[in-house]
Amino acid sequence: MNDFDDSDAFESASLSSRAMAARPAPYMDGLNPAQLLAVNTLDGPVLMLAGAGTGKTRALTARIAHLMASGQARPNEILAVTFTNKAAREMRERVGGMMGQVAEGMPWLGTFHSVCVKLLRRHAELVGRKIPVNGEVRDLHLKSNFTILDTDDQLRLLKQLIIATGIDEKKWPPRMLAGIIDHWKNRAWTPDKVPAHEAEAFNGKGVVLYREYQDRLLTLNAVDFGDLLLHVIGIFQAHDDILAKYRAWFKYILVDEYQDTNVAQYMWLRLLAGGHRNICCVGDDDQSIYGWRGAEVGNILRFEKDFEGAEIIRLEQNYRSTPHILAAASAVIAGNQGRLGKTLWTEAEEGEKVCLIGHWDGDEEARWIGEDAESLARGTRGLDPFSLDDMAILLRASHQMRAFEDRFLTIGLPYRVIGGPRFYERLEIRDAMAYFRVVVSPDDDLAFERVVNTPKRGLGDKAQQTIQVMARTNGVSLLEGARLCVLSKTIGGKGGKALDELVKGFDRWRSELLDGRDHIHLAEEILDESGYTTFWQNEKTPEAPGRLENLKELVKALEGFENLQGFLEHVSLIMDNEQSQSEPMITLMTLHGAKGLEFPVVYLPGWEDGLFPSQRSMDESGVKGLEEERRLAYVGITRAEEICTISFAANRRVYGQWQSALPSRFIDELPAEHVEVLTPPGLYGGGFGTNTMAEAQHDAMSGGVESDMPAKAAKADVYNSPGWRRLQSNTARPTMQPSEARNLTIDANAVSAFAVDDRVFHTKFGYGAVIAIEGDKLEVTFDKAGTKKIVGRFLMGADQAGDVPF
DNA sequence: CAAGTGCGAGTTTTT
DNA sequence: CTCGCACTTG
Repeated sequence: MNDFDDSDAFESASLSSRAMAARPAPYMDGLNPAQLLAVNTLDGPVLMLAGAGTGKTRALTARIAHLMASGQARPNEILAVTFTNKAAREMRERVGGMMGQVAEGMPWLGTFHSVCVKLLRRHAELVGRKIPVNGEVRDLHLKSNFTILDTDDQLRLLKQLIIATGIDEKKWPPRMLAGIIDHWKNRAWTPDKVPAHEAEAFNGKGVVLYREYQDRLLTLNAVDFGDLLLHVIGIFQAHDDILAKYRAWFKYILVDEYQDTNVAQYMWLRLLAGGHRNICCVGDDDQSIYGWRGAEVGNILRFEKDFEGAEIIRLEQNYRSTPHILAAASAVIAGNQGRLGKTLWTEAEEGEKVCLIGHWDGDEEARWIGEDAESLARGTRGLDPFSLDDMAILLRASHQMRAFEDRFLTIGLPYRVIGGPRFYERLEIRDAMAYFRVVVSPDDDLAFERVVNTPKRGLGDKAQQTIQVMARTNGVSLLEGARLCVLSKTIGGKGGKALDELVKGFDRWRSELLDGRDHIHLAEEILDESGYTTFWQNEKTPEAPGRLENLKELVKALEGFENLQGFLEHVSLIMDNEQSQSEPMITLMTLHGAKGLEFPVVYLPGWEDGLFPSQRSMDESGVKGLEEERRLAYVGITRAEEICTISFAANRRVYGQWQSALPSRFIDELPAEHVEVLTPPGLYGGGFGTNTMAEAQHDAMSGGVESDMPAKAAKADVYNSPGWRRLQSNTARPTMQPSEARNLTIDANAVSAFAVDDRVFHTKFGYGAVIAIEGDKLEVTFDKAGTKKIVGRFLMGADQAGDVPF
């Protein structure tokens, strides 16, 4: 290790910091007392408990500014880690805004992973193992130009290993193994540290495969995401001198979203902060929603014990939401045990209460939200118009998006989906990148494997196996193996010719790369000459044009980089891309994706037990799972600045089957005085008969409808809960616009309204005619679905149904 | 080797 | 229902 990032700006930085220190610091302007304390408490461990919307980024950036301006640390002596690139970018920008160019040199501000890559590139040689290869034992080490595998490569690699082990890969899919290994790496367990009771995972072969996988990565000079942390921790633990140097170098450590750290990240931080203990962690235990990914809420709950004498600073003044919204969020999160506890307050004006509305089914819910958003955009309800950009629909699961997309497409409401398949994860992008990878690193077997027969070159399994064998017996890369196959005519005919051309192509591109040819033209050349562009041009599927577009964008993205290597490095770490926006659009995304964002108008649909809270979370993690779901609810509500609308549907199509559901238990936890109930009487029973909505639903929805929902116990729970009773007695207010009311599905009085021969409509069975009435049940002959017995409440008049523009 | 059929599974997601 | 995968057939 020679130098750390040298800071050319050091002299001027120190001068200007002295100049700044003399003046009242502008970055302190407008900070509240708690924030000021967080900014001024520079030394020793600090835990900043920052509730949602309490200006934590502001405090964090001011703290960085202060560290530099007061001369406590140079920009390159501050280690600041975040979880996402977006957060890192934002912090960098904001510090820059406060400090001017002085902040430029903050080389150690980044995600855990990007910081680790930097460290690992410096010390890669220290990662090594003696591995038996072809009978001889080789002492292999990671080289500093290692590649970072993406999930795809990882899975293909694991699959090969699983098959080689002779395990049935159907029963034991690579995905599962990847999950297990990931889980272990999250806990900083190397193969020898996996505890015995877990080692037997994956059909007893878990650890064995883990070790093989690690060895294979080493021979490929590659690492996966988990390794970035794992290897750095290993280096720190094995080399006191190196650790000591970094401890001395990073004078101050800042960590954002501390509640999301996993064990490995936690260990990493403890190692680095172990000397001076100048560590400031910012987080909110109530917003810990990544437990399923290895995050340990325990890290934040334990902070005081881990760092004795830690100063705990609570940021509780909320600058984002109205009191009603805040109260609703606080009431919900209060249901969780073992919180560190915070009391959010605000000076904001009261504003609108949180809206709560129930719907007949998911389509109806989407319809209502679409119309409500449109009316808010027009400026009805006596409010100023909101831009669609200011509105978001936050969902528990991405499959919920479909209903909204369908609906918005029909009514022409512009929307944007955040968090779908990302640009760099798309098939065509990965293929193109694989070509680049082979050109940059001819040893990248995984990349070669990916493109050898893409586009189709007549090189199927058999040919590829031949190449594999050739490569292995000669101890060379696949590319070289392929060359040997061509030269020795082991692969002949059409395939051989194609392979010959491919190998020659790679040679040509590589020599151009080494000649320093302009990388943008080189990239275009690679895509054209390899036939990849032509392949998509000839493809007649509807998505082909879009894929070509994406390839063009990929080439365009290269402009921002010096060379292909730099680009590949960037992409392996930064998988996001910001799409430029044109017209105002409403945003659709998952609750997870919404963390850290805020919107004036927020819709929270799908609050049904089983969906949210998710049944699976509760089944798999019990109370812990439920609490994490509750935090998700908290995150959702606190995204809203002015208007927050929660909704649920009585029926939803799940895997093509209709299922009924109960309102989410979280709805019962909402405080009545801060909630406006828009649900019309009738949707959920007009009172407490023995025949609850859910039961009736089961009767009505005949035809093998199975419910996922918790059975009787949960049902009784909900219906006896105070919250539920309150909702029932709280009659709908008549403030709804006629246009909104029209969309409220069923009419409470519908039951008595029908007579024999009436035309009726049912969401599942369609139109039909009433042929008999027995008590509350009607016999209906449907035009398409035959004769069924249906509880009258679940039918609407055919004329009424036709009234709905659909 | 490529196109077609059948089967099973199906949260949340960043790096 | 709908997608992706694996296996079968030309």
